[in-house]
Amino acid sequence: MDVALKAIADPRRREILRLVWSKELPASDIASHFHDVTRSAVSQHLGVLRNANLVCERRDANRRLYRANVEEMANLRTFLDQYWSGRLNRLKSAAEAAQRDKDARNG
Amino acid sequence: MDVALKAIADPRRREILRLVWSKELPASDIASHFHDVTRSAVSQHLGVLRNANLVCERRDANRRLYRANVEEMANLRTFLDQYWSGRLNRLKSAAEAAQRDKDARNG
DNA sequence: TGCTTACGTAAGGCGCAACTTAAATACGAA
DNA sequence: TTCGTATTTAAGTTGCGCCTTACGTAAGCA
Repeated sequence: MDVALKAIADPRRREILRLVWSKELPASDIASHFHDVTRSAVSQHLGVLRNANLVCERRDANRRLYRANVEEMANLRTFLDQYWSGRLNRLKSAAEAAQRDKDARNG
Repeated sequence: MDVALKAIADPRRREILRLVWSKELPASDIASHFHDVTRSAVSQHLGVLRNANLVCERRDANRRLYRANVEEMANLRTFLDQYWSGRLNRLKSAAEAAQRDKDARNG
């Protein structure tokens, strides 16, 4: 999950995700959308997104077609929703507060 | 918004946010929660979070009390929800597709 | 005034992440 | 096979982020 968060922390990668959100695109089309960076750089960004499971890759002859993995994006959203304010978090906070109190008494 | 995303991309800062989510804490308490890093490092993380408007700071004599800015966190969540699948995005995508088609015809 | 506590800030080290160019790989076509 | 296209991968540079140590600042107290 950390990998996914670091992936979307980069504006270039967010733009790529937006490009392939609703339609499949070959790497060349994605790359040609950025005029200030080489194809190689875009390819490496795609590698990061692929590694974070945020995009799917499909081969078509010469080309590689990319598409956003909407399901994984949804997982990321629910994680963000629940990390801070979910039930698990409240339990964990209480446990850690107790641990800190204990440490403070014994330290 | 980019600042906020980069801020929560770091696991240490996410942990800090979780610590001050439901209760106000002085910087020293936050720092003492991390045993593998100095107070200075934690202070710098707090600076990043403050700069991203993800935490509020309140002074009490000697100390500085921190608390998560839940409202800004909610803004971040809605941004994440709408960035990829919102109406603005659909319009922007259509415009860019048209531009690419135009470029393809003229190039 | 001095001392202590609780912080932030400055300066520098170090690793990683993003980029470039150049080379390698994969595929289709001649 | 040879060539051209599409793309990744390798190698190297550079800048930025996280860290530490050292110093500065603000507040309370003797």
